[in-house]
Amino acid sequence: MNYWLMKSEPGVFGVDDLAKSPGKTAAWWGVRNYQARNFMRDQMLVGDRVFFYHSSCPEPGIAGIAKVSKLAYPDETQFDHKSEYFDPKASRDAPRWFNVDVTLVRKTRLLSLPEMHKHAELASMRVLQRGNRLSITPVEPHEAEFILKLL
DNA sequence: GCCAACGTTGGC
DNA sequence: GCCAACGTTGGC
Repeated sequence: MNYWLMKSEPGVFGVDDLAKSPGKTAAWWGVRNYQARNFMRDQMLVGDRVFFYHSSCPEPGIAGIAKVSKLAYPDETQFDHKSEYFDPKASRDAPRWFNVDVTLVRKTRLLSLPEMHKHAELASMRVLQRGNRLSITPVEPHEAEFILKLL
């Protein structure tokens, strides 16, 4: 089982939105970065644990735990002319963007970004590196276990 | 609103 | 294939 950190803007889709989704499950659509796509398409397995991270908001940090509940499949929004995520270079025969489904395990207290920075055990996490922008990053097992103890 | 970081685009 | 310009992310 792998651990991941996935960023979302709570103003767009936060942990509360996942909690309200049917079956507490939603597609992680809208990823338009190849590295993040490849993690979903090539490495994520059903049962993988996900730290749900709130970004671009007043209090960035981890706000919940989710799990991968469906293997990657084509992101519907790439085919939707009306979507801001529409991609004219993508087709049904040759989809370019993929998403997994995630299911909420539980909401947690907010483990804020400043708090994460205080723990040396988490210092190597990609999300804590200066200039980091990648919206999906792997989390090392020892980091994940440490985070789980804090939540 | 600022700005660092870095991915993408497009001219050559 | 190089690289400058541009756009986006995201913390502060």
